[in-house]
Amino acid sequence: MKAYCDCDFYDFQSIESFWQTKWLEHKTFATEPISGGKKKYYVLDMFPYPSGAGLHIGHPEGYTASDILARYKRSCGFNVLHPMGWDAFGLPAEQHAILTGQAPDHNTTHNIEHFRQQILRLGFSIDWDREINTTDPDYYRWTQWIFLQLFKHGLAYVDEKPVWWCQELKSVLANEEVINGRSERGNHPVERKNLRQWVLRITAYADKLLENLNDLDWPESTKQQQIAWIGRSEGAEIQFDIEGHPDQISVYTTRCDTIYGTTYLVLAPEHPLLPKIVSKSHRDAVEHYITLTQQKSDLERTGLAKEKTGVFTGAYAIHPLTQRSIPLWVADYVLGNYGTGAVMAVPAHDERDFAFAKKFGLEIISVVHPNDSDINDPCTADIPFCNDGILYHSQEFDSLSSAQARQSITQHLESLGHGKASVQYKLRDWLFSRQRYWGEPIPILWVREEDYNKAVQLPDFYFREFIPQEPVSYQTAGITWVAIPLTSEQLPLQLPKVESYHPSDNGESPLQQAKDFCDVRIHIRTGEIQSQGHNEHGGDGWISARRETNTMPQWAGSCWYHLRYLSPKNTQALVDPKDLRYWGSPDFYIGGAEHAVLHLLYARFWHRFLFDLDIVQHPEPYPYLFHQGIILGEDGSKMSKSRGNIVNPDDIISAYGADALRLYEMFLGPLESMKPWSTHGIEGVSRFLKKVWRRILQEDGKPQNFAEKDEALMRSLHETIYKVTKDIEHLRFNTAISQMMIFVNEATQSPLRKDSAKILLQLLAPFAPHIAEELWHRLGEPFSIIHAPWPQSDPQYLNFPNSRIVIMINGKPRDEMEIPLDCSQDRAFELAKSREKIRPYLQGRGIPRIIWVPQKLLNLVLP
RNA sequence: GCCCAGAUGGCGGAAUCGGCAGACGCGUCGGACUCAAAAUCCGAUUCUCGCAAGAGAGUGAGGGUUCGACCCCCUCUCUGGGCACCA
Repeated sequence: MKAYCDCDFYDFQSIESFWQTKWLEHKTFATEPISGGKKKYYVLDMFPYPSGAGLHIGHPEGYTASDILARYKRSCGFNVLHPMGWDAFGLPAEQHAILTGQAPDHNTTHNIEHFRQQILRLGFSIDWDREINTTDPDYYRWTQWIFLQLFKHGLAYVDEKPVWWCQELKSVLANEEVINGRSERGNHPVERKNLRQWVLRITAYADKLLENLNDLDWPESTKQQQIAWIGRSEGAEIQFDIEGHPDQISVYTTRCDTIYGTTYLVLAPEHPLLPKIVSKSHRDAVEHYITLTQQKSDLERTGLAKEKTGVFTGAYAIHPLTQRSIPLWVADYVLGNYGTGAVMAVPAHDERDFAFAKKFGLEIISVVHPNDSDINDPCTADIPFCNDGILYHSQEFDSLSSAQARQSITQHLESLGHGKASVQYKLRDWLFSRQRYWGEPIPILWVREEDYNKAVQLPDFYFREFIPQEPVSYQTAGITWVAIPLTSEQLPLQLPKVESYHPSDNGESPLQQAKDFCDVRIHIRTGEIQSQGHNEHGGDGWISARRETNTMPQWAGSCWYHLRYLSPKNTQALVDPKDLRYWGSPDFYIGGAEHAVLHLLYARFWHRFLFDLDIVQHPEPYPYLFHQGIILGEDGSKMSKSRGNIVNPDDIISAYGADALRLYEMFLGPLESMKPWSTHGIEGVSRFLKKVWRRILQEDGKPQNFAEKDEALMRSLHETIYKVTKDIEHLRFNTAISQMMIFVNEATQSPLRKDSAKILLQLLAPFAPHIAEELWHRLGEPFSIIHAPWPQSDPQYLNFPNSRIVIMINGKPRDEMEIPLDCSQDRAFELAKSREKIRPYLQGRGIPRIIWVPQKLLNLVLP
C-alpha cells in the first residue's frame, strides 16, 4: 500500500479519500485501553437526527470545532474519546413510512448510512467502534431500563389531564414542544385534549435542577432560559373563607404585602370549587363562560389580544385580615394549572388586576406607595404601582417596607391558620408518552386491579423488581387497570411489526393494531408472557394483561447517550462502572442553542436521577457546554428551502475539499456567533491551502529544497505556535487560522527549514487534517501526524531586548521609538524630547505632565 | 411588556487588566507574468481635504468618568434570541 497519495498537484479529492480510508482501516482514532494510565479527554457532539435531507452546513461547524479539540488533545498526549451516534427515533422517519408504506427502520437505516458517509467525507477523528443508535434494541433496552427505574421510584405515573394535542401530527406534545400555540416540529396548530398519559415527575427535581446550574460552565443565556423555564417563585398560600359555604379558597401570591388592597378574588374557569360555590342566580352565566373558555384555543386565551374577560359568581369571600366581604369572580386570565388556580386581586398594585377592575368597575384600594414620592391616587392613575414600596392603609403593618411586610404578614396569617409560605414553579411534569409507532415502547403491562392485588401478595411475584410503593393505575369503562413493569431480563421490549403506521384520530397508538403484541397473558410467578391468540393455557398463575401501546418521546434516547459511548457494547449495564470512573463527564460538549430547555433539561433530569441511584458519580451530565452559532445564508437570512439560499456541504466538498470547508467554517468568525456564509470567502482559505502546498512541495510533488537556517522566521514561528495553541484552548479558531496565514505569508518570502515546515503542518493538522497528513508523509514522517507531540513555543524567540513605544502628545500618537525594555521614565522623556517630530510640540509650552506605561507608551500632556 | 446577547471599513471579522482601531480574509483598484485568459505574484485600499508632506474626523446615537474609552458608567435607537396574563 502507498504511504501517501502521490499526486503532483493539490488534488484534494484523491488526498482526502486516501487518508479517510487509511484512518478507518488503521482505526487511528480509536480510544486507547483505559488501563493505559493516560489522562483522558472526552469530546462530545450533540448527536444528529439522521433526517432524509442529509447533513446541512451547520453540522460541520460544531463537528469541526470538536474535532479540532480532539485532534489537538491527542497530540498533547491525552487519551481522547470522540464518538458519534444517531438520535434516530422521531416523527420524520415515521411520516416517511406513512407516505411510502416502508417500515421506519428501513428508512432510518438508509438515512444513517447517508449521514455516516457525509460525516466520513469531512475527516472527523471519530472512534467508529463506539457508534450508537437510539433505535437499536440493544440501546433502547437501557432507555427502557431507566424508565423502569423512574417508575419504581414513583417518578413515572399516569394522568388524565388536558394535554397538548396536535391534530396534524396526531400526537400529544410536551409543554417544551409547543411554541406560541404551535408544534415545535412542523409548526402545526395544537389544542387542549383530555387524554390518559404517562408523565415523568420532573417537578420533583425542580430545586436540584435549579441549584446545580450554578456549578455549570454553560453559556449564561442557556442557564437563564432554564432558570426562567423552571420559574421558581417564593410567596404565600392564603386561605379565604367563603360566605355561607364550608369550603375555603386558597390563593397563591408573591405579593402578600399588598393583601390589604385585595378587593376581589378570581378563580380560573377550571377551578374545582367553582360549581359548588356559584350562586343560583349566576349559575347560567358562569357555566356559559366556562364553555366559552373551553372552546377558546390556548392561543386565543393567552395570545397577544389580552382583553380581559370574566363573570361574577354571585359568591363572596371574607378577607382574612379585615373581615370585609369581597366578590368572587371567574376569569380566564387566571390559569388553572399554576399555583392554586385562584388569585387575590389587588388592582392597585397589579397590572392585570388593574385592567380587569377598570373594565368591570371593581374597587381599587392603594396600600403601597413608592419610597420617595407622595401618594398618588391609584383610582385615577393610568397604571398601577407594581414595585415594592412602603405600606399604608394596612393596619399594624403600616410603614413597613414591602419585603418586611411579606414576612410579617405571612407569619401573621399563619398564626391565624389562614396561610403559609409557599414556593411555586412554572415547570410542569414531563409528558412522556406519544401515540406514535417510531419510539421506544413503554415496557409496562396493564392488569386488572383485582388480579394485581392478588399477585403482589405472593412471595414469589415475578414482577416485583420495579414495582413502585404506590401502584400506578387508571380507570376506563368502569375497570381499574394497574401497571406492572417488565423486569430487566425481559428487556428490550421490541417494537412489533404493524400493518399501518397511521396514527388514529382518537389518541390510540399504531401499536394497538398488533394484537399479538397487545393482548397477552402473563404468569405472575414465572414471568412468562404469551399472546392471547394461541396456547390457551388458563390455570394457576396466569392473568390476562394488555400492553401499554404508547411510545416514548424522541428526547428519551438522548437523555443518557453520553454514558453509552463509554461502554457501547456492554450487555450487563447501561454503562460499565470501570469505564465511567475513567471517562467521567464530557470535558467538552457542543451543540445548538435550540436545545436549551428540551434535551438539556431532560438529560439533566435523568442524569441527576441516575446520580441519586448511585449509578453515576457526577450529578450533572455536561459540566462544560458550548453552543456554536448558526450559519446564515449568503443573503444574511436563515437558510431555508423557500428562500433558496441553502448551501449543501456535499457541493462545497466537491468544489473545494473537506479541509477548505472545515477551515472556512472556523475562519468565518467567532464560533458562538451567527454569521453569514460567503462563497467568495471559502476561496480565500482554499488559496491559503494551495499556498501551503506550494511552500512545502515543488511542482513535481517532491519536497522543496529547504533552507539550512531560517533565523528570520523564528520569532514568527514561535509566536504562531504560542498563539495557535492558546487560541485552540480558548476556541478562538478564527484568529488561530489568521496567525497561520500570517506565518505562511512570511514563510513565502523567506528561507524555511524543514523542521519549521513540519511544525506548521502540525499546527494546521487539527484544522485541515488531510492536507497536513499528506504533506507530513511527503516530508518522510511516520503515520500519523496526530501522534507527533504538539510543538512548544520557545520563549527565547518571543522576548526582545528592546520595546517599541508610542509617543503621544495629549493622547494623540505622534511618533514611535525603540528603547530598551528596562528604560526609565526620565530616560524615555529625554529621548522623546529630542526627537524631531516631538520637539515642535514642546517648544514654549511649559513642562508637560508625563504618563508612562513601560514598554507601551509615553504620553505628554501639555498644560 | 420582561430577560439575555449584540451593533467596528464596501463585506466577514481583529484589537477588551483602559494604551498606535481596522490584524487576517473577501471584494475593489493598479501593476507583473501571458498572444490572451485562468492560476500565481507584487502594491494600494476607513472617510474627508491635499500633488505631497501632512491635517482633521472616526468603532449604532447622545452624555459622563479618565492624561487616554470599541473597552467602564448613564440614557436612547436598532438587530438577533428567549419568555410572555405564571399572580
